[in-house]
Amino acid sequence: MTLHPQTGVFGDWDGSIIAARSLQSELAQRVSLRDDFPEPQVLAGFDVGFEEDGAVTRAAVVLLDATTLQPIESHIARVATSMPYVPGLLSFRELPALMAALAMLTRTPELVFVDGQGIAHPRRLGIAAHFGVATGLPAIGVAKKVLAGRHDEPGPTPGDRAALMHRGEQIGWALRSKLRCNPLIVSPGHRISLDTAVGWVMRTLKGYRLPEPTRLADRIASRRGELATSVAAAIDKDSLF
DNA sequence: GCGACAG
DNA sequence: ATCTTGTCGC
Repeated sequence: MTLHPQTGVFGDWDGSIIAARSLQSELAQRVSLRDDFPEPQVLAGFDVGFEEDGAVTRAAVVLLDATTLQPIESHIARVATSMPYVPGLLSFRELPALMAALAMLTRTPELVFVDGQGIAHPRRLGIAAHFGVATGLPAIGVAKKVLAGRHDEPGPTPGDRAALMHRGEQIGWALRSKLRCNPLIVSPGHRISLDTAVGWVMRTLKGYRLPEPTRLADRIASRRGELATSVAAAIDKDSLF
């Protein structure tokens, strides 16, 4: 079994869930929950999907203006899938594609949103936290379901939230982002605090359940990439959004 | 032991 | 995640 030292991703996984879990615990120690990033100029949203019956992992990334939330550019990366889906080990399966998508950007975002958990994970290393540690970028995890922990039902009004608790500590927030919609599970990925993370999700909502970074990445990802990819798609973005 | 289990 | 139309409720 080989391991990529910088990202903590297995080059070829030997199927050892035990080894993967202990590696997560080690990487989790590098996660910072301190707010230490400048006022963002550009944000990025990432989403992962699969093609060819799971043989190909597809990552979509959208770069957007932090003030207007308008998309600037988008890309889709495809890599061969190297691991099966195992609850709790999601990042090892999806990280390679996320890294490939990040490499396609023409500029680096100051804050990234990833579809999935940040520290709201059994060992505090959901995909947003793993991605944050692997890239060093400030990251927020926005998931549609709970993986670890429990929470009370948040109030019905957008903005209402309830703490997500696990083993005596708060690991995230169940946030009502839209009326009559199930709450989002928001947790810090890296270099951001619990409160600042929800604050950014609130600040990037545009009337939909998902915040713009994640919502736009979801959109181009579900188009199966027929239209999008590379800079050409970014220039032609009016036909996409 | 039983149930839960991001995407 | 993915296969997929209509349909119920705001």
